[in-house]
Amino acid sequence: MTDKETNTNSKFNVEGRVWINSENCSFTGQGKIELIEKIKELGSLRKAAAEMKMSYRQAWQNINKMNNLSEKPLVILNRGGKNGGIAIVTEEADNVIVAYNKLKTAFDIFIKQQSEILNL
Amino acid sequence: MTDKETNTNSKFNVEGRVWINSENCSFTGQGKIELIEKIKELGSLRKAAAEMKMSYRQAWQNINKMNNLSEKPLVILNRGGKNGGIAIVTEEADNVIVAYNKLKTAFDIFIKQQSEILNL
DNA sequence: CTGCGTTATGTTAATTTGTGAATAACGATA
DNA sequence: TATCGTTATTCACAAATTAACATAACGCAG
Repeated sequence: MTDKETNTNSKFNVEGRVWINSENCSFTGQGKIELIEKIKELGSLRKAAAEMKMSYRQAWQNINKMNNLSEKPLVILNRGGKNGGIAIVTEEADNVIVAYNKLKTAFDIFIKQQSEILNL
Repeated sequence: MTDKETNTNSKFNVEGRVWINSENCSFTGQGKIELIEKIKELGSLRKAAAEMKMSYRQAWQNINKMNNLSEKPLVILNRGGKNGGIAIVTEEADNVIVAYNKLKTAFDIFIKQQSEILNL
């Protein structure tokens, strides 16, 4: 491991983003995955949005978009009822979360490697 | 190579972007690299911007930003003179282009691989 | 049937971002 | 000195994205 091969003290570093597309339309990204995870944790779209400091409207649009792009819905939103309503995360969403997290893990490693070999 | 391992006919695919940062400030990305390459080809910032259908203002700002973030300027802009002015791409810029293109090549491969193993 | 908290949706305001026009500065050349 | 095409910079406007607010719809509980 020589200075010729690595570059950990450079002022430059590599960054990037990854996401999953469905027919040229953004399906998931970091934010949407986190949103679903929060919904699963809290059982409420409104509470999840609040905790992420995201507007309820935007959160709803994100979920709605994903539900429409996927054959099976990822989050089932029911209004009215016992506590005013409930948001249920489906098994399909779990699959998406697993797939995205695998991608994200591999990507983080990729970025780290590329940042180290960056020759600037 | 079975259907369990690959996923080339899925309606989903992986996409992403990478760039090089300098102290939390975007240094280069695809667009800026292309801009520098065009300048090198045409010897003119204005012509390069026009060819990329980018406003001259934006192009100038991009180059100016990169020049300031780098110790040595990437593009030297001289006004006046024989043909009204000239834009010179430095050796430093060549190094940046090489570094970025290496990164981009590796990233394209990464994305292709991840798209193939995507399990959705 | 009333109250409650959530989902659903529209409207408007605010902020950011990009565009285009206009013009000054510049320096070799003729 | 006048010309030329480029770089440099400002200003006003447009477009697009985002934020904020308001309010209707819903269905269970009491």
